[in-house]
Amino acid sequence: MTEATDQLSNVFAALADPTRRAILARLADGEASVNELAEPFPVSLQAISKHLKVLERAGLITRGKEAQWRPCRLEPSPLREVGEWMEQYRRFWDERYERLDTYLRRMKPRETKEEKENGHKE
Amino acid sequence: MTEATDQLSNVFAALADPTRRAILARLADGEASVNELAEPFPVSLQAISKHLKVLERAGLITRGKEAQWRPCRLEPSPLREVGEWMEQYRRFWDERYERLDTYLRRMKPRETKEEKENGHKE
DNA sequence: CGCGTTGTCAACCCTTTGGTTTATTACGCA
DNA sequence: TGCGTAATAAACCAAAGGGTTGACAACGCG
Repeated sequence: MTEATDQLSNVFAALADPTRRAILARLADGEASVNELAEPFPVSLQAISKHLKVLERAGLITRGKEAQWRPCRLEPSPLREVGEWMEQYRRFWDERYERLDTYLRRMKPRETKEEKENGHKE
Repeated sequence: MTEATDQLSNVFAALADPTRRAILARLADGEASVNELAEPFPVSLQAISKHLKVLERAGLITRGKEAQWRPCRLEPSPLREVGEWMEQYRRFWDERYERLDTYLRRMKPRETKEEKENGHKE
């Protein structure tokens, strides 16, 4: 990752760590404090704090303020972005969509490699 | 990423780069050689070769041998794994799923945690 | 006030990553 | 055979990642 300008890259990078994914799984059950989140892991609290910063920068969580606690909350919108990105490949991996895709190909054939050959779309 | 034992982490890490995602998008249109894949990007061929190695290690592509060409092909299964991981959060971001979920729960209710604990059986 | 709790900041370490340049392998073809 | 093309390998570099320890800020409570 060269720079932080690309939000989707930040989200994927944040998800590329089992500890952070476990934190998200915990937050799917509801808000939690940093200590609560850190409890299951064999690393320091500071390490978890860093993980939370990564998740926050990716927009996957937000943190509130309640006395000395910083309750963390799951934020859905980056996951929605990932889901939308995935849609573009759904025909490759979702069998239910494969049949639909075959049907669509027959009705409206796609451009061939030669016809396209420019403008890569992410 | 401390180690490579976690395949899902490898996949997310591989997706956390716009160049690699663009390569996948290109491969969604069909096989391509390394030079074809490298053409749109302002980096060296060697850099692209490294990106391809990352994608291959994540299982997102496979490479064949045809004379001196190494045609790359998109592989769907890691995307399926990502899709399955996403499912667990779908209720947070997919509005359509929320309605469907409500519907399915009503038609064919799943056992709740309490019902299991109470040994409730139909 | 002083103390324990919650959490972040800062400095440091080592590994990984993404890029470069140079060199090398493997193949088709004249 | 030798040349040009396709692609990888190797060595190197700067920056980012994930971890640690130690210090410090903010708050509730006795």
